[in-house]
Amino acid sequence: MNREGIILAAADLFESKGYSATSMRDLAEKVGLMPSSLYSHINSKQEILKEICMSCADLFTKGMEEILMKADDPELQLQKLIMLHIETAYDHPSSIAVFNDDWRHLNEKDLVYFQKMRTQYEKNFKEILIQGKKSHKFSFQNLEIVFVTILSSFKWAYKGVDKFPKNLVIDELNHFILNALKY
Amino acid sequence: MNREGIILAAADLFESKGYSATSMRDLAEKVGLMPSSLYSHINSKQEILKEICMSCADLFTKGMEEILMKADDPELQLQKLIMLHIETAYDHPSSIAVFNDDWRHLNEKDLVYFQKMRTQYEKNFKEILIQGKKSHKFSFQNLEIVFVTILSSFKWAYKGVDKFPKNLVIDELNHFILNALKY
DNA sequence: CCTACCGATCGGTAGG
DNA sequence: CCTACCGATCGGTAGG
Repeated sequence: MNREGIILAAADLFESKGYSATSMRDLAEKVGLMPSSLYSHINSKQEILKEICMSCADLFTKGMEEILMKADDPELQLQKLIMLHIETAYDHPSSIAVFNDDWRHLNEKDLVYFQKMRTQYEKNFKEILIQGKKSHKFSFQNLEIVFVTILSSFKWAYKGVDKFPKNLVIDELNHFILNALKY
Repeated sequence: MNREGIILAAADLFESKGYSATSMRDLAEKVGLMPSSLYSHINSKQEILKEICMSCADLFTKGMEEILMKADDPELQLQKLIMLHIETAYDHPSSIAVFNDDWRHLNEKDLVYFQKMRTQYEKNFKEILIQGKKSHKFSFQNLEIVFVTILSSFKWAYKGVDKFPKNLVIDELNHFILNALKY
């Protein structure tokens, strides 16, 4: 058993029981070690949570950077954002579940950094919506409401892994959201 | 301090720290009692969670029944569902937060009942989408995906209480979702 | 509603 | 990676 396997097993447990309700003894049992042996691989329960949340935050941050690098129009950029969210959820469903629901259990220092990354991501996302409105590609009244609605509508995606083909979800969401923003 | 006040205080704490990370000592401090005194009003921590989750489930179930009683067309029914979700979130934001995120910590028996209610609610919701598609009011490919996307898009609403006027949210969501389903 | 207390479980350490 | 163990905290009870 290695560090990577322990963190993946932890993400599985955190997804199904939540961070706080998962004990290090649960995790030890799942990976076939004595509880104390976990600490040869990781320093604390907190550290596992941090690693899961930060690796997801990185994926979104890097995905956003790639999207912003090309000078596409806002419609194509939004399509790429939808793809980013669905593909990330399908590639790492348990980690995304933890990233969605358990980030608030990060310790104070990590929480500040996490929220800084998220704020930057959201700023970039909203800017795309603003550009789409300016160029009359998107229509909406309140930017903040439309933004949180779109983000919220992605959050179930990790649950779809065993139910819906990835491309079907991407197609349906592309149709749904681009239509929602149409004039 | 009465039972009702204790449950509302618990909902507040569960919203901000989660059910598992909230201790009965946290709750006692918040309502100004010794921890053991809570048990004059409630029987267990589980019971509080059950009361919060079930009262929300009731609100949605009863709201759905009222909507189905009138023979409106699917478009108006969907508008009323949007209103039901936003108004319920605005009337009981903490309870809805717990209902959204902590229902999985219900004990086994309550969980079965809870999921039965939810399944029935979802069946009714999906039937409205199906009728809308049949009568060519709504357009979509995959019912399940569009359904979970719409439901998911409501889940942030309780966070909007101190940010957006209720009617603004309802209007924006009506526009967004009805547009998303247009031909 | 309080004082006093219980057994169970928690995250984590010492030492090999 | 294990055995043995720690202090802290958990939900909850007894008795008044």
